[in-house]
Amino acid sequence: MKWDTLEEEPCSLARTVAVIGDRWTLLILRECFLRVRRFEAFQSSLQITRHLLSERLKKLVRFGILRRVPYSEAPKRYEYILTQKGLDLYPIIMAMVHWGDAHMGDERGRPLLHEHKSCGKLFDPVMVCSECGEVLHAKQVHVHTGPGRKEAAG
Amino acid sequence: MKWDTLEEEPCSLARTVAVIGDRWTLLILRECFLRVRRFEAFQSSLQITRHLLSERLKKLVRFGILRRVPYSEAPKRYEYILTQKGLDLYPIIMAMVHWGDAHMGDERGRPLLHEHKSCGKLFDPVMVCSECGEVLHAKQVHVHTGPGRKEAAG
DNA sequence: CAACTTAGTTCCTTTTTCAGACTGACGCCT
DNA sequence: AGGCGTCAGTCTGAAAAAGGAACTAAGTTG
Repeated sequence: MKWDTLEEEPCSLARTVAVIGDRWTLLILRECFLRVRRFEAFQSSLQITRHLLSERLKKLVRFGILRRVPYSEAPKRYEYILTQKGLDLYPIIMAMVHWGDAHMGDERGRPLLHEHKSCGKLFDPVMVCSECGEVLHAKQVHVHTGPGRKEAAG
Repeated sequence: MKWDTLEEEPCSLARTVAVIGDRWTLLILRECFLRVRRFEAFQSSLQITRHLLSERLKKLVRFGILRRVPYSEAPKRYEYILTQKGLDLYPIIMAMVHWGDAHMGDERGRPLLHEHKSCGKLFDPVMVCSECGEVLHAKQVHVHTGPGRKEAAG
């Protein structure tokens, strides 16, 4: 398996992994959802090398997850804003945060708490079936080969 | 930021990323959820180098996501089975698959279709609020500093 | 006994990442 | 006008990780 063709694999997970499947990208996205937008802000809060940050931001822009928007003309300066495609990554990020809360916590409790503005309560994200609304469990799901893959290779 | 201390960061996303935040690990987990259990099976379906596969499996066992279970005594052979902690990664994997379906698809349609055994229908995973059951959107969530972090650093 | 299977390990090359200095365009102060 | 600071990067050489392929080990099959 080659990393540069991963996004063409007949597997939606592989395609997603091709875009956001590395440590820095996921941490950069965390910052995006915490409303960080500028190069220096990402760099100082993540302590990522400037080189890698530059690379990763370019990649996220290339894939349409971030938009590079000028916020100053005089010295040309840009900030990075989540597109709708980027905002749609929210369930992934929240699922990861939730798993970390549940399984990687320490005695001090959660680092962050999430409040749902609609209902005003602190919540956990729950994944449900779009059809019946029940909570999803791996064992309750059966996988079928879809049209995007000729052969059933798993 | 150092990778070997990432799991101690006061951030649940960083802790999760420390465990599953690389390409191979995510692809290995995909195979696990497709009921792949054995070294050779992972290796041949992923085309990962044996060295890396060995490393990643050890790491997943170390973090309690997989269990290494003997399935043959005579030549000692082991298979790798998801623990409950591992099964709990399902929402992350499904969220990634769903995003790939929605945003990285091609003209041929989805590679895989998922059927919910409980209701018998093909479904998409949806993330909802544990308290009110509404679909979650990034903009409807307010983040508070929790007890696991002294300072509000984002 | 030779060939095959399974689950790794070892060795060497190539690619990525890291840490930090450097660039360039401007803005502000005196 | 000169010097300092800010922002958004680029460049460079060293260190770490990944890739590729052969090798080991224990047992099974023909």
